[in-house]
Amino acid sequence: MNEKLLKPYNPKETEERIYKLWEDSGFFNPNKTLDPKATPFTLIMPPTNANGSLHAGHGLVMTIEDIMVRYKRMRGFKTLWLPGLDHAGFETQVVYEKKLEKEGRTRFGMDPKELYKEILDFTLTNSKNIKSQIKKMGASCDWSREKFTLDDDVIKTVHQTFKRMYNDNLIYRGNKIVSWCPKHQTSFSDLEIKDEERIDSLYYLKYGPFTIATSRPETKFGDKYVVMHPEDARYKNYTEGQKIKLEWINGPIEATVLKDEAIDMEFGTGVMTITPWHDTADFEIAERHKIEKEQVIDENGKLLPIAGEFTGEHIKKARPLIIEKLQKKGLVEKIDENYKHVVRTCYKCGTLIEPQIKSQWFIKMKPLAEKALEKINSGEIVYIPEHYKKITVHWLSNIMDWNISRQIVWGIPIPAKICAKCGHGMADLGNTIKKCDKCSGEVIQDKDTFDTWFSSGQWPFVTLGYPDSPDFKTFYPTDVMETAGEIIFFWVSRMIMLGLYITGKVPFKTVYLHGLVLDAKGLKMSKSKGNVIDPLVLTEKYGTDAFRMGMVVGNTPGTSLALAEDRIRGYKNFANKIWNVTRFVLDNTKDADNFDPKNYDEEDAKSEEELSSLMKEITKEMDEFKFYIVAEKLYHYFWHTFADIIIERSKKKILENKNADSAKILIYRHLNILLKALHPFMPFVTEEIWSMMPNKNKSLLLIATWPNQND
RNA sequence: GCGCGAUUAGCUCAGUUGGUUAGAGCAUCUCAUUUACACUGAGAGGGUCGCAGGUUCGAAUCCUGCAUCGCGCACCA
Repeated sequence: MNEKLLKPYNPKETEERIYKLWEDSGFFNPNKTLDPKATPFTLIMPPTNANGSLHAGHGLVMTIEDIMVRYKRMRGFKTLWLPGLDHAGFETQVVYEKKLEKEGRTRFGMDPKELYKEILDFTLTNSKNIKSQIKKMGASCDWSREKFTLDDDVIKTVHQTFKRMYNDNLIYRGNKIVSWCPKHQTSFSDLEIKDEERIDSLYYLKYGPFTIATSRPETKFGDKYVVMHPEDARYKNYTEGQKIKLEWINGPIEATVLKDEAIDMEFGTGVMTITPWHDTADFEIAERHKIEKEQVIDENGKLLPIAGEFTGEHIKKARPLIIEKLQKKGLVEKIDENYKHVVRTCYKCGTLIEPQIKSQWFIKMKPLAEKALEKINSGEIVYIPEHYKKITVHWLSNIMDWNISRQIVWGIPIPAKICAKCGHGMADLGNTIKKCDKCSGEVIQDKDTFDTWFSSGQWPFVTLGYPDSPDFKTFYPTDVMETAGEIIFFWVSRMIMLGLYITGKVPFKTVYLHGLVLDAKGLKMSKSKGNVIDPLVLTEKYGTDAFRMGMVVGNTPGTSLALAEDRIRGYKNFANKIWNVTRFVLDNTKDADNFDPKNYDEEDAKSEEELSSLMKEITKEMDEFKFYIVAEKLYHYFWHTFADIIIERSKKKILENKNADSAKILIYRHLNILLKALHPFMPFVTEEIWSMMPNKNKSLLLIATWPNQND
């Protein structure tokens, strides 16, 4: 017997060696498959952000996906799990900006090329680290096909997609109101915004004969239009277009009356003035009435010359000064200091979003969403858990155009020229456009980069080498997309739309969404709370197999998981239990090879049958993605039936030499089958034990056949 | 406001199409100690399944309403 078995199982000594064994075997690559004609199974790994190290959420991803992949490989599929890394545009830039801040530097004023190079170096350094961490998790992915979102071929395909959508009129350059973060100096899509409830003051101001209510007096300098509902009886004497002279913040102005149905007669006085440059609703009213729009606040959150004496003042400081002035002029009727409302903030830094009118690239989402809805509603894409389908359908049915321009350097450059004269935008892949095709004006290169989700939204077909690669033909559409429920809109839904648009096929057949990993108390992990759990600390302490079991047992899809160290400790004991059982079994079955299971005594025959029906049961559950229950059943059966009952029973038979052969072959076969079944969950300890088994065929457990039938 | 979840043992959660006495892990308590394994074994306690109705021979499960918590979306100045 192997001497290692005499000591407790030692993951540290085992894991690296085993991983190397697998990697060197070449079986992570589906090209080396036992049956080249086997049905493919494809899973694309969500590209890991290359701006830090693995967190607990990644631990969950690697665990669940590796379980799927190992299972399919053992079932004989030509299995591809394609790993990738994400430059993660804005996310990474934010991380890097914080690093700069610590060094007393800032991105503003830096040479963009220099900044880009620095972030690239930073990312490449992190990539190495992250890759080795993914390997520590036991991920059996095909490293030979690894992709990075800034690889040349990825950029090329993304550029072609841009051009194609531009030609198809699905991408346009528009002067529209966008969400602008004054701290990060970039615009966002509607998804990068976080709503936050706040209590502020609501100011009731005298505006000529009217009283208007506002929570943002600092925007009101340019308000020259006063709007009311056309059916509001209180204001029936005022007519559309009527001019009214009145005294305002910085002196007398002439206001114009507008009537618009967007006005809520119930709110405040039923009258408001509009600031089209800095408010979405006001912008729409202005568009409808075709009136001019004027910028009041600049990109840094400071007031422009329209504010007169307040010019250059930051809006935060200006507000009380403006109110003070208005009070002196007798224009403040009252202040409600308990006004509860929702403001929009930057999801990263919490800074108040300042809506601004900007010229940006937008994707028309409606036509794309309609096609996606068709496929989702017809069941071509299955959602696990199912309720995510409803959420997706709801979002797709109310979709807004997607702003894909970002004013940051870290990303894929937008291949486009902008006319300096008329602002017209043109897609330009080969850098060939020299003059505006509308007004013949001078053109300049667009300096913006793509929203990172525009490129990762193309991930399934980009990674497989669309359109000509053999891989694309073999492995697309992929089978499963496994990712966090959090990014269902950001990523999953956009992949469906872009995948359908470019390839005409759904990018994946099943969407499996996992929940958040929370700390032991069920709180969201965050650096500020100091409750972040590093998965690598846990694997170091308890072994990767134990960590993986802790991640998967009882963790139903879509539900968040409270990660308690106790759980993982329990599975460390389990790994050792398997180890010790092996010691007993191998010690007692040296001469049992020739016994025929047909000659079992009655109770052993029953046990054999019980195990085989358990295998049928869990095979079905594996196919239904119910890993949480399979892991638990295997744990329970191994420990409390195999070890506690069957082995205890066998001791007596072997010792007293009564039906000893029956007992020996039963425990040997049990161990054999259970090692295979446990392999997807606990790959290291099972592979290590497998190598000690006196099997005739000494191939790796990695490619052993799943024991679903009579094995 | 609209939508989506959740509510089951002290804690974290399972519970498949309605069907015996509602399960697991951890925690707690009692007992065991020459053995594969103390990283152990045997056993125990602990739940009016959020509340109120309804459907049914039968409901944790299906329907309606309510409450609490969480999330998403849209918004009113």
